[in-house]
Amino acid sequence: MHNAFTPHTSGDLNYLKSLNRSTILSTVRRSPGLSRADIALRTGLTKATVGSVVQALAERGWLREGELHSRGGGRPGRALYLDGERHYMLGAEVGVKGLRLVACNLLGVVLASIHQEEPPTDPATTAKRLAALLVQLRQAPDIVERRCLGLGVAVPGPVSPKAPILSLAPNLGWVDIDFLALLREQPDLPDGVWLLDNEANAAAFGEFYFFEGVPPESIAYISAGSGIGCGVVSGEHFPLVPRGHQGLVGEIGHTVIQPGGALCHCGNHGCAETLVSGWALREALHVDIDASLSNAVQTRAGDGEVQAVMKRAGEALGLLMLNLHHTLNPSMLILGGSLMKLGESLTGPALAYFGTHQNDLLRQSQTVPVKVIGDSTYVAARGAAAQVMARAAIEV
Amino acid sequence: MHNAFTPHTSGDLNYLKSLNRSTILSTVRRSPGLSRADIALRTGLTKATVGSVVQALAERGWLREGELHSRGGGRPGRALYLDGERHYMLGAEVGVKGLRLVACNLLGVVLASIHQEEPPTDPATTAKRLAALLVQLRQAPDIVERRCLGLGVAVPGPVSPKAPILSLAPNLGWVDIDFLALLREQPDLPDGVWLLDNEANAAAFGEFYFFEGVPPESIAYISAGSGIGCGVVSGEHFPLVPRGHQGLVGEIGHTVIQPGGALCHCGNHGCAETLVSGWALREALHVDIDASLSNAVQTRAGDGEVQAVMKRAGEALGLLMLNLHHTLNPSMLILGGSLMKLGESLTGPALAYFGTHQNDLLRQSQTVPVKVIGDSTYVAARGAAAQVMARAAIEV
DNA sequence: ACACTTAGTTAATAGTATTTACTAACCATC
DNA sequence: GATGGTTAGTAAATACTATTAACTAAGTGT
Repeated sequence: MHNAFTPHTSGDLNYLKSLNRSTILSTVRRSPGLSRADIALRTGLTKATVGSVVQALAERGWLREGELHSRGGGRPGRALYLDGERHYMLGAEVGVKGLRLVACNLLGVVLASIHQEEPPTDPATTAKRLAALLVQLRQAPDIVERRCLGLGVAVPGPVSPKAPILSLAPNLGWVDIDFLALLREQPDLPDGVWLLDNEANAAAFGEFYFFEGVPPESIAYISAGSGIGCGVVSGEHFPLVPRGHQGLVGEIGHTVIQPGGALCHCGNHGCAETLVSGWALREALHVDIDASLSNAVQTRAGDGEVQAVMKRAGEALGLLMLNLHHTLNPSMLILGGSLMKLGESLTGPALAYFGTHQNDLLRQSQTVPVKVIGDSTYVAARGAAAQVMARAAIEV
Repeated sequence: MHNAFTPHTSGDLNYLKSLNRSTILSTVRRSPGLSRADIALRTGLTKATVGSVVQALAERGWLREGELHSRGGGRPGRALYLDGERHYMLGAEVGVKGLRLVACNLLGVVLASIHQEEPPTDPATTAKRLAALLVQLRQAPDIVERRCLGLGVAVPGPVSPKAPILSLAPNLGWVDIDFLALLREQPDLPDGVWLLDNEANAAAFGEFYFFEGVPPESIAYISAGSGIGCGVVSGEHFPLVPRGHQGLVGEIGHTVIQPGGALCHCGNHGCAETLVSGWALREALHVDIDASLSNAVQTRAGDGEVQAVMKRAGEALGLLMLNLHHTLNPSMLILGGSLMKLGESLTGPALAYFGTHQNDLLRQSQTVPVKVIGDSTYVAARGAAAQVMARAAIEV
């Protein structure tokens, strides 16, 4: 199984143990600083169970004790935190424009990263390049003495839910690539969990798993770059990413939102990607394929044509957000991807459209919060690392 | 919890037992006639565990033994089936046009049903009507001596995922109704599990749970009636229905597929419901609100205007199916709801549009199968009953 | 009649979380 | 500064789970 977490269907005692261990771990992840007693209260487990599990997790370097609580009353509890010192996870993104790698700790803090701006060529060569960068990354001083939990790789296309295989990467021209197998042929690579996932799914998972602040119930992460995809995550203790029958969940770039509209490279007319995506904007703005889109937009900011194109693209994005709201209904939307570098000119119309249209159905005053990530360079790579952690946590 | 099945987050030994019991039950449901040894092989449980669980389930009237296998080799196994004789579940649909009730057994066979074509008025009166019909239904000869597992109610609008409350039923003018509470005030009602769910979700659950033939991996059930909604189900042993933050998952009738199109009652322009829904078709064809839509379409079948309207509506439905494919990616689509009575004139263009557009993305030869349910009178009610069974199975 | 094979049950075993009783530690008050 | 009250955490005994290993049951083929 390459999923971050696939619930077992039938259970032995081992499964029960691992379930409770993961539950306790995720409780601390989502609410750092709880005491054993707090955890027992929240999870419904007994103090005794929590105590023994916490002890085991502390010995293995997953949890550490912190300061004493001071709530008055009786004996103060001992705060518990994820231990950020003894492990790390590797995450990599094979992007259309280059490779991105991170190593991060259990708290989601990036300990080291590498960003190489050079488009992938063929799968085998790319695997070789990636392997070399991984070796380099693992030599960073703060990493060498830690234990590696595994490696997650994010790729720009749908991954089969049956096996960790990249079905299609339209912008790379790759079809049915077993990228992890290619990677495994390389020397000096880490042990542990190895996972492959779609870039938007990985990003969504990471943003959900390492969310700072009150954790949302579920999120949809819209990745707007060369193409446009979307990842969905929900689940308190075991965040699940729906993938669907062929791994096409969240391929919203190819939902038709303008019947009879422009021809998409997928063969249909009026796909969302014909309105809001890297290649659609380049075409509409006559920007060269290698030139920086955001530079072009900024230098021609006063240009009426540019403003019109951006408004149209932004509203298409807002419409996608609205349709997502009525289809997957996440409790939070996150916008990421390289297109977010275009800033207000894109997000302005998108948020305006979404804001003015979203609440007509239920007539509730509450709005779905939207978070925009300006620089999402390492978001997918870190998300892949997060998936490794989630998977490793059920084994420990 | 009003969900059919909410996985526990932390587990005691009771939970483990119930998990294995449900797993075994669902294995027999999906593959009737397996032996204990077959089940052990499929689930990974040991023969001893399967044996003891099967014994308990047989004593309680959930499983029954059947014929001996004849596979040659050693001692033949004893076929196991769900026991259709000792229990029943009640399911009811509060529809825009009337009330529908079923009682069915563990195999999904409808033992008795009542269909009352009279639109609901206010919630309290409707609850009273429904309660009376339930009493009547339970007096059917094949039902009185059985044990009732509970009651599921399907309603025409989103249900809050937090509590069993109908948030909004636009076609009834109901807002935030605790229908089960109103029902509970009535006399002579059954004990057991009580559930409330959206009509499309209930229908989807039932079609998945009681699927005849090789069970699909996941399905989306599109309910096209006065409005247009959709339910999604996946999960081998514990079918899950995603509901989302506000219960809006599958509200595809309000996805915008024609920007700047006709005004929808939700306030937006170009929602799918403005193209394909009962009220949109009535309006386009100048059919009276109470008259039969299918009669009108059939009598004017040669009419060019009618054909054009139906083609446009059908293609909008096909487009919705396509967008669903790229958003939720179910392994099977099921079309139901009262609009299916319009037959080929609607489904023809829909299937044609979906068929010619669906495979361009992955370029795989496999197509997503589509099943059309012509008469879906009791589909939602039976689905609500199925949810009761799924819920009761984890308690037994 | 016999060996062979597979199905299913039984009793002993290992492992899980819980229960119950305990110790630890802090606070307020006398 | 000792004492009682309160909450946190641990330890040992207990109840319950699924597994293991050995068994019986019931067919087929020679």
